[in-house]
Amino acid sequence: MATKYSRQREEIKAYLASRKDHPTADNVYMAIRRQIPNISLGTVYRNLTMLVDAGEITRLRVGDGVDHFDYDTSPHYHFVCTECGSVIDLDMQNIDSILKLAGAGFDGKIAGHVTYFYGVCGNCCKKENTESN
Amino acid sequence: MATKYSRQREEIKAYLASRKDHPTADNVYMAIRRQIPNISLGTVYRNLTMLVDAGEITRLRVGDGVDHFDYDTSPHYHFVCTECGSVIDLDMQNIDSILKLAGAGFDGKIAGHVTYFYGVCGNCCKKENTESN
DNA sequence: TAATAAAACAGTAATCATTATCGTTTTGGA
DNA sequence: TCCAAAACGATAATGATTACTGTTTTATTA
Repeated sequence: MATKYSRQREEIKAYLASRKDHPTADNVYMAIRRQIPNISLGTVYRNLTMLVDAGEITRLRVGDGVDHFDYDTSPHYHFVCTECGSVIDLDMQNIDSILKLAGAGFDGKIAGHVTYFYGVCGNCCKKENTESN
Repeated sequence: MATKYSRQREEIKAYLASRKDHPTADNVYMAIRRQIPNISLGTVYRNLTMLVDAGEITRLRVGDGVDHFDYDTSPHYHFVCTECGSVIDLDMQNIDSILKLAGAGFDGKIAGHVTYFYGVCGNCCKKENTESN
């Protein structure tokens, strides 16, 4: 039952805490291998899932087929660039008011919502302007 | 280049048109096999992707790791039951106004948003009440 | 109607992210 | 120090999806 210390898990947490892009399991694996060269990818997945279950990190699914992880568990929204795939935090007020809209005339219980935005990020916008033919 | 007729694709379209739950590729495969017993799963995937690219159907990603498909391409929102996994259409006004909120103070171009709701559907609510200990 | 090239097919192999298994190592309390 | 539980590394398995390949279908043209 009790969770025991693991250096691997601490490194994973520290790495996620240091990033505000939203790394995938493979990103984490590649990064942690600099500190712990023989860490296993399975260990990364297991610890990421443990941390999600413990509420210490959040799992992000933004439709690109790969899970991203976020050390910031406070409710906030994300933007996904359709050009480069980067996932960026948005500074935006919460819109839980849409739960009421969604629940009107629905016969189940609505507990929450998932929202993310997509488009072209600032960097990719710049590139497009520079690459003018 | 030109798209040629295929009975398989027509059956897939007709099946999707007949459903308002949101079938997965495997759901479609199982259903079409009643009409075309030796249809290949690859054919189902290939045609679903063609139809999505042609704008005739929509691909839905609701975080359960499986793509769902929707014959209704008009903008609308979905509810996902955390108990039974069913995906249900919501009759809810559009909330594209949130794009303005998201774009304020963001240096890229926001093109759209993905939103879905989760909770317990009407059927599962009923079951929970019936299964009282 | 026959010839033909492009498109689509069925069957199967490959890919990719993720999870499960298993024998070994680490942790932490007695 | 002893020991059971937890975690590990390595690897196999899974499940959804895509890619490949030789065959069949479609649709155009002679």
